[in-house]
Amino acid sequence: MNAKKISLKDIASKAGVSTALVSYVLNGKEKESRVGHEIAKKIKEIARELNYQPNHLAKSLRSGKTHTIGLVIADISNPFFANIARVVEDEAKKSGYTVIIGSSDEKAEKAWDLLNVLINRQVDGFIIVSSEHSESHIHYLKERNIPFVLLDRHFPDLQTDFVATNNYKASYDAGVHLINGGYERIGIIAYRSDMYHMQERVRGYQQALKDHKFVFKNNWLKEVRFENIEQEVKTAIDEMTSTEDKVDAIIFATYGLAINGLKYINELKLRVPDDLAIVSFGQAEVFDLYYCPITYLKQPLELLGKTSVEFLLAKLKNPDEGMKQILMEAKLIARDSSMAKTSSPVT
Amino acid sequence: MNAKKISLKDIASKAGVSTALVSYVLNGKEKESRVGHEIAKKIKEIARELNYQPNHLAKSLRSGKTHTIGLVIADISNPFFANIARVVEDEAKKSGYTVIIGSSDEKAEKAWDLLNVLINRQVDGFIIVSSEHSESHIHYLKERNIPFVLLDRHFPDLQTDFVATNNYKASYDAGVHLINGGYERIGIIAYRSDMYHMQERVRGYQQALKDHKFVFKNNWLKEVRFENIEQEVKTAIDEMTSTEDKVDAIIFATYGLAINGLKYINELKLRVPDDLAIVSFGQAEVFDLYYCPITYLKQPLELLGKTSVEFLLAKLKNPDEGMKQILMEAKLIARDSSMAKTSSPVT
DNA sequence: TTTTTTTGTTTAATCGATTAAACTTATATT
DNA sequence: AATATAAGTTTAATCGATTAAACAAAAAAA
Repeated sequence: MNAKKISLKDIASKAGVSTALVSYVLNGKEKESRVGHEIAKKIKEIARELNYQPNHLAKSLRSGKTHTIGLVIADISNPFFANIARVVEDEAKKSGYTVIIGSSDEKAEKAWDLLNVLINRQVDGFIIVSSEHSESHIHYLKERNIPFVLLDRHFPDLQTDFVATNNYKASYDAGVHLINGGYERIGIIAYRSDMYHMQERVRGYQQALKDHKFVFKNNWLKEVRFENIEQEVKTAIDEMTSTEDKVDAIIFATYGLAINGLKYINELKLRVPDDLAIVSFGQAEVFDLYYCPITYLKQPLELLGKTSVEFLLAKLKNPDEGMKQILMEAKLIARDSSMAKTSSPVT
Repeated sequence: MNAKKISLKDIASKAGVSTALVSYVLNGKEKESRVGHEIAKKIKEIARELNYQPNHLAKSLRSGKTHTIGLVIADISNPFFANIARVVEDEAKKSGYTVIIGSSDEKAEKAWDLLNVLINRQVDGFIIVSSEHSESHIHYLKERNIPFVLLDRHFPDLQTDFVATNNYKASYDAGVHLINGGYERIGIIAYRSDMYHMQERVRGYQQALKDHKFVFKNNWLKEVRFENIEQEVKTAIDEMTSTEDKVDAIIFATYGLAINGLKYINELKLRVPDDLAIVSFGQAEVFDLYYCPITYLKQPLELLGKTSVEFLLAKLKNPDEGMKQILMEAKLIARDSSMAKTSSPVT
């Protein structure tokens, strides 16, 4: 009944040879180790017959390689990360790697715990979506010589491999797109964060205004705290839409901000895009299905995920591999939520 | 620079004792093994000093326990599964377990591959969202005595632990809700599948009609193939809305079906709920943000996930634990998409 | 025929942690 | 003083696979 695990030893004794031979044969080293032709065949047969499955733990203990990579993200229940995770999983599997995913909730402390759990589990390397204040983690990994690739976010002052989006450019494009559509009082809602990717999103937006001779008003930039997103997004929108400078367009710097913002905009019965035009980072079904489909900045998820795996595996194969950094372009997908004002010139 | 791994042996030699003592002390067995008080203290100190982290592989190889569980789902990029995964991850972590997630894409073959990869990685047990035609997997796990719990879906003819939703009841509720709202020609779009959970969703709907003396028309039940969902949902809706029996309400049996359906309904410029009322299984931001918020059957995600982990861990602790099966209730969240017809009695 | 080379196979150490059993001392009992 | 018990520590086997090194037997070269 209880078909227990088959080990090399079982095969060896059944074939009447030592475990060494079995190991050689089953690892395709019969040539180098000149195993007898007959006996090799027999071993293979028995292995198949008993449905032998090698014990990864033993293999890993010996080799020091687990063929496992740790993927640290903010939250697997966020569609952006869920999609990335899926790509990473598939890509890793192609090379025989298994992925262990952990959610940090954007908290450095959780991320640190995760990192340590996974290090103890002997993952071969990491793909990390960093959270704020986690520079020390990076230093630690470097010191310990643990291979890793930063994904989606990076620290400009740290020398690391990374695969990310050109957020400055994306945000700049969003700004220009709205300006070209005739919008004149464009605001942005971002997270209050020191993270570079967030700063870049704000900077791109501001540069777009500046390049088009728009005077940026402080009231147009709202930075909300992740921990209190729902309330603060509401306040932000209230403030942006109530003064005499009230905005006619908002850029949401993340998917989560957009969801909260749109809900509140619905509550306020503001019409998109007539009362308020919208452009958002992220991508999800909800942007398609909103009554007025939402213009968004589509990040190359697939490519981001694939490339990060590729970089990491290259590094695992050859630890002396040079540093690799890539910024990819997001694509602005124009929809009705940022439709050009009819009274304005369109480009 | 390259701070290499600290092992028991390193501590032992630094303390001038054997590894046995170190192991005893670090596992809190100094009492049973009557380790000297002095030496115990010294060992602990050195361990802390060197920041000793035990090697999980070695531990696992010896103990046969990896403290890892495999979570097999259809697709991590589907929000339903992503949310479940998050709950499972958090719950498992509380007990020191790590989760490895794999996506099967509803394909038995992929699920089988996954299962085997994870078995080779020596996971202690599985939480599985089954796909069609995977009964044999269940038999295999039982034969091999590998602990597992089925989540969200189960096979009524197989004796297994499971944690799932009462789909019959949920669907019945949806039907009754629409009937009470005055809808008279209610259709359902489901997957063409032998899976019990899907059958139950159809059955509940049909029973609701029957109990209210509605005559069920074949044209009101559409079963589409997962592989060709986009096209077939369109066809289904076309057929349901074009004949003389055309439906005035549709129940979508899954989130994915609803997304595709709503997109097409938008294309057709059908108004919800005036032209077509909607109730859907699943839950996601998009249901809130649709111009007419969608009535949905809210499954107790949190509880499903938690309970499945609980069941599995109980079984891991005590393999002779009796079989556990739970059906949980989904809750119908009524929104505008199924608003009662004004000309009809409301309940 | 003797020596060398080739071919085929086994032995044993290793990865790192655990733990039953063996082994010393020291202390208690008779 | 002789013996039993307790206290403290080490030895060595084990988990399963890998692989360098040792070994034995057969074939080739001298």
